Amino acid sequence: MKKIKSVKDVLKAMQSYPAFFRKVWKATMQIPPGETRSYKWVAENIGHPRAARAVAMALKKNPFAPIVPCHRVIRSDGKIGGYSGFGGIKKKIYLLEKEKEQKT
DNA sequence: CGTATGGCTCCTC
DNA sequence: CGAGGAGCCATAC
Repeated sequence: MKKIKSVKDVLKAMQSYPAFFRKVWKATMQIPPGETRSYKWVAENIGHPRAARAVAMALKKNPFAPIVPCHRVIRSDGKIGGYSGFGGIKKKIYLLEKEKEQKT
């Protein structure tokens, strides 16, 4: 297992992943603070408006948690979707909600 | 190459 | 408006 120390490590790790993944992560990183985007949003941004599920795959494999705010990416329903983690995502969502209210 | 999996989205009832 | 079923896409084995 490799521990991510900085964005540079992320970029290096990206080299071991398909181009599609990198596009997904890049699009996800483009999401501004306090804002949320749907998988479809990312899918369209990378040029695959129908690959929302594939996008989810990339985010799931995403070893760059704080670099690629997968928690900032939600479903069209406005919900997280499922997240396979223990619940740490909830904390992230909480902070996200706070940011949203702050920037009002 | 074919099958299985997944943090989805859309359409129809 | 709410619930359910089918479809689409890419990765990993």
